[in-house]
Amino acid sequence: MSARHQILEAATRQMAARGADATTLQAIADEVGIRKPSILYHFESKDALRVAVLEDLLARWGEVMPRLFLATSRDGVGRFEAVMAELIGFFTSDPNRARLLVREMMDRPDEMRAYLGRFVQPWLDVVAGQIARDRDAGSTRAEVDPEAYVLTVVCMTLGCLATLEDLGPVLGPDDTHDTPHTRWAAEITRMARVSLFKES
Amino acid sequence: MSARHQILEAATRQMAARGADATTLQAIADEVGIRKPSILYHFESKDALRVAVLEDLLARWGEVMPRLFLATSRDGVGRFEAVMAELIGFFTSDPNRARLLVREMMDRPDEMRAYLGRFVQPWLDVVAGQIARDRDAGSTRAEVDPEAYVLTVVCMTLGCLATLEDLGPVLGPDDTHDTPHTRWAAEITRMARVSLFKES
DNA sequence: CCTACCGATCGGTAGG
DNA sequence: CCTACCGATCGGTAGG
Repeated sequence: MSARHQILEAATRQMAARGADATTLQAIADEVGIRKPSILYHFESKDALRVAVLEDLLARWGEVMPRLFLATSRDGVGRFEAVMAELIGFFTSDPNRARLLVREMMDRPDEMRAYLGRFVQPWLDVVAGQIARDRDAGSTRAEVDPEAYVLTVVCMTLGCLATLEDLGPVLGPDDTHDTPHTRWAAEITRMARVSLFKES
Repeated sequence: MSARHQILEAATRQMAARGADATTLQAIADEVGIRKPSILYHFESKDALRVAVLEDLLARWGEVMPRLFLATSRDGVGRFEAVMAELIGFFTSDPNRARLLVREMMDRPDEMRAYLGRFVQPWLDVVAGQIARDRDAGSTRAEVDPEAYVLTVVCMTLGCLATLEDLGPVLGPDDTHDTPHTRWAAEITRMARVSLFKES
């Protein structure tokens, strides 16, 4: 594995865990097993490294989006379940992803707004547009605010996976689910589903 | 206003905005109009100041909880609306509150777990217990996982208000609501309500 | 990719 | 509540 890639991986983990500002080049160098200035041979500056980490994450999100579009061919409920599974799967496959995005949204809102405009806005428009059509056709609830709904669901997923990760033990014992993770996923999906569709 | 209080107020605002670790004593001193070492006359250390900020916030949450208990005297839907209004009101009355809590949950999960156990767990148990009774009595949905539901709703509220604050402009134009704030609040409340109660 | 080093800034202390 | 100052650590540079 290339040194550049090792640096990127270590930086991703540490920046997600402690935040980009609190992550030091020294700590990344220690993890990779090189000296601090060597990082700046691969990346122009610490900020350039942070941007690389962020764009790497958003690029993977860009890979997932096409799969979400494909799901458009199914019926309403099937499409919903596919999109939700994809959304939750993306963030549970690496818990650091949610934390990193939440941190960056709070630390650099202007920069993140620009990124979200490029990577998330198009997808948001498609999904919200579909919901609006379904709503006008009568298959989803009339009171739904499509844009606010989609953003709330994304935000709910992000927020829960970023913080409730370490908050799982607060939950009482549970027999039905294997991990706190699947228990959250089940409840989030249920809430999103029920609040979108009319009662069958 | 006492100097101590001025320091606490400035620290709260800055720690919520940039995070406790990224907030410097110098910046707080500048805002208050004193010299940096003078802060350490009022607070033993930077960490003691951070703890004071956090406990101040949680104490205010402790003031709100009794009002939530009082709401228990109403019927199901009335009680729900009262609790949701209180929850959202608490965090929208000062947007920094949500950001501060989310940051601390990510930065110091162990410490926050202890605080949540003291301040939020009792309230969680009461609300989840009431939902479980309502569910067994047939007035709320059978599929609801009371504990996961309550935590998800709190987390959804926190996450949305902490990050979507700066994300409001991503939403398209809207005629019904005055501010993006009320639009989020309306959609969050709707999702929480619909996913809890059976269809009337 | 390394050693050696820089100015800036951090939280905190001494002493008044 | 101040001035003066400390050791540690930060991101980054020079030069090889």
